[in-house]
Formats: sequence, structure tokens, C-alpha cells
Amino acid sequence: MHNSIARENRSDTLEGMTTPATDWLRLDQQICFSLNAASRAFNGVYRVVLKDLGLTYPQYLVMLVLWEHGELPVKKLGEHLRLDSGTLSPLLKRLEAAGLVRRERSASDERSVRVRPTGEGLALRERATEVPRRIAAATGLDLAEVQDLRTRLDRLTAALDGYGTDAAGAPS
Amino acid sequence: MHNSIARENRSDTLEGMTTPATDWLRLDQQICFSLNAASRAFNGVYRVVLKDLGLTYPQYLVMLVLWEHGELPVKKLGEHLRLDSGTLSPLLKRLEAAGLVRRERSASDERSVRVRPTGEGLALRERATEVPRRIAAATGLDLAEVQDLRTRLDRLTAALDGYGTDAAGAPS
DNA sequence: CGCTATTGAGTTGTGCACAACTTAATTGCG
DNA sequence: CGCAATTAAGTTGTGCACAACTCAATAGCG
Repeated sequence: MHNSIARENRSDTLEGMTTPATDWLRLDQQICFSLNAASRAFNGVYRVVLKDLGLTYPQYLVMLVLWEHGELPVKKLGEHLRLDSGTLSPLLKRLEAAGLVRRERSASDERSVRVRPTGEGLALRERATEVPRRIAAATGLDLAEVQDLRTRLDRLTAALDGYGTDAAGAPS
Repeated sequence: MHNSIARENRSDTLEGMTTPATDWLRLDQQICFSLNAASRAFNGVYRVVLKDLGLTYPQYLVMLVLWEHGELPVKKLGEHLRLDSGTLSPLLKRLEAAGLVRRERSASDERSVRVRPTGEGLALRERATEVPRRIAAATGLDLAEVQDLRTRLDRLTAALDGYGTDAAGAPS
């Protein structure tokens, strides 16, 4: 994992440098802008597509997991989605209010709450089959490109997740 | 945790379909998951890195634009960042409370509010030069990979932004 | 067994994104 | 000129993400 980056020491001595500190700030801007913009653009498309299902994007993600795995405790759901109870609890309450899931305390472990799609929640799956096709159309990418992009993003996520424990962020 | 999932069509058997509707839902999950996860992971790293600057990630983006362009009306700021006044107004108010920017009505057009970094805001730029290096280190990517990824994401964003006007979402 | 540490949900508070709306200033057309 | 349409900020309300916390149940150790 080498960053060819690390070698150019920034700035203060000047003329010959290819990238003074201020340029770094601009380059950095490009990267974070792009990821952020793509994420929000995606969100916007999902918002439109999911509108007639009555779901938000995060709610859709929860339903995807439930459709695939069936009943799950909140904890497991959070592991699949990388979300904690602080986010999931209110979200699941809204899904329950919408009649799409039921929540009930586990008998074997009273701490655990099991989330289960209702009949209505399962029925929604049929209507949701249209969603991926519409999203795919909106991206304008073919399957290979999508998979390639996914691979790169997953690698990036894995690298970023490992941050905070190693010395990468230490000043010196 | 890699999902090589897409290949096995576990199925409902079927005629010659390689991807029944339920598999589409799973594949779709992979794509949106990846982008969403990467975006949030990135955000998490920025949160750590920006902590001692006292900035959130969106606030940092605003400061980047102001460092590059100097004084700007809220409108222009929003165009650079793809954000509207509903997001920017409270954010700028917090930046002003932190002493990093000043907001003042334009004399020539009373509707417009110009945002200008204060001395303190400009001074912060020096400390911020550390940020891109730390982020780059966290990604574990070299410059070429980053730029390639950026290109792909920008193309994706452009495609997604064009959604809603064309027939892409129509059932058929 | 009893007690402490851990675990799973939920709550609270902050900040962001976005839709829908309000308000005030400016534009521009008849 | 006069007035309707447009424009720039700001406000309100909803929902998500996350940190920090509470609370109850369970696990596990002496």
C-alpha cells in the first residue's frame, strides 16, 4: 500500500515544487467533492424512484436486508448496514408505523428486538423489483463498470475503516 | 467480507434467466451499499482529521471554496458545492459564530449576502494544509487511482443529475 | 451464588440534506 | 411608471448519521 504521494514535501521551500500546500488543498477538494457529489446525486435518484413505494433510501436498504434474510435482530441489521441503534431505532419505528415491519422482544434474550417484515412489507418486494432497473438506467453504466466501481469503492472503504488505529493520522 | 454473490443464481429456477428479479435486488444492494458505505467511511475519517480544526466536513468544504475564491455570495458558494440556502444558511451561521467568516448584505443588491473569511478563517488555512496528506494516507490509494476514481464518480454524477427529465424511469 | 462487566436497544443532542415555503429586493414587461 | 414574475436568503419540518448517554438483561468471574 504505497502512496506515491508521500514523497513530495510540501511547500515551504518553493520554486521547484510541483505541488505547494495550497494546490494540495485544491486537489483534495476535487476528491472529496466527487465522492460527496456522487453520493448525493445517487440519493436524489433513489428519492425519486422510491417515492411511489413510500420509502426513503435508508428504509429501502433496511427492507432489502429483510427481504434477503427474513427476521433479524436490530443488532444484525446494523452489522449488515454499518448502522447503529441510534440510527436504526427511529427508522424502524417509522417502518413499523408504515406497517412494513413488526418489532418484538426476543423471548430467549429480552435485550434483543427482532425485526420481521409484515405481509405488507413482503408484498412491497414485488413492486421493488422495478427499482434496480431504473437505477441502472439512471447511472448509464454497464454491468462491468458498475462492478469495477464497486470493487474500488469497497477497497477504499476497507482502507478508510482501518483509520484511527494506525499511525496514519499522527502528526509525528 | 467479500460477496462474490452476484454469480450464483440461487433460484427459483427458471427458464433461462440468469438474473431473476430477486437477484437484481441483491445486486442492486451491492452497488448502493458500496457507494453509501464509502461515503460514510470517508466522512468518518474527515471527522477525525478535522476534529482539531473544529470543523465538520461540510464546513471544511465551504472553507476550501472560500480559501480558493475569497469573498463569495451564498448563491455562488451553493453552486460550487451543489448546496442550497436551506443547507448553507444555518451552516454559515455556525461558521460565523465560530469567528471564521463574516456575512454582510451586498450594497449593490440587497438580496445577496456576501460571505468572507475573517483573519482567523484565513489563518486556519495554514493548519488545514495537513489535512489532504492525512486523508491521502488513509485512503491507501496512489494519485493515479484517486484521479481515475474521481473521473468515474464525476461521470456517474453527471449521469445521475440528468435523471428526472428523460424517460429513464418510465416503466416502459 | 453474588456481583461486576458487557451487551442490545433506545434516547438525546448536534449537524447535514432537502423539500416546501416565506420574505424582501430586483427585473422586466406592458 | 406600475406591477407581476423572478431571484436570493432564510425558515420550517422531516429524516438520516453519529456521539454520548441511559437502562435493563445477560454473561461471566471469583
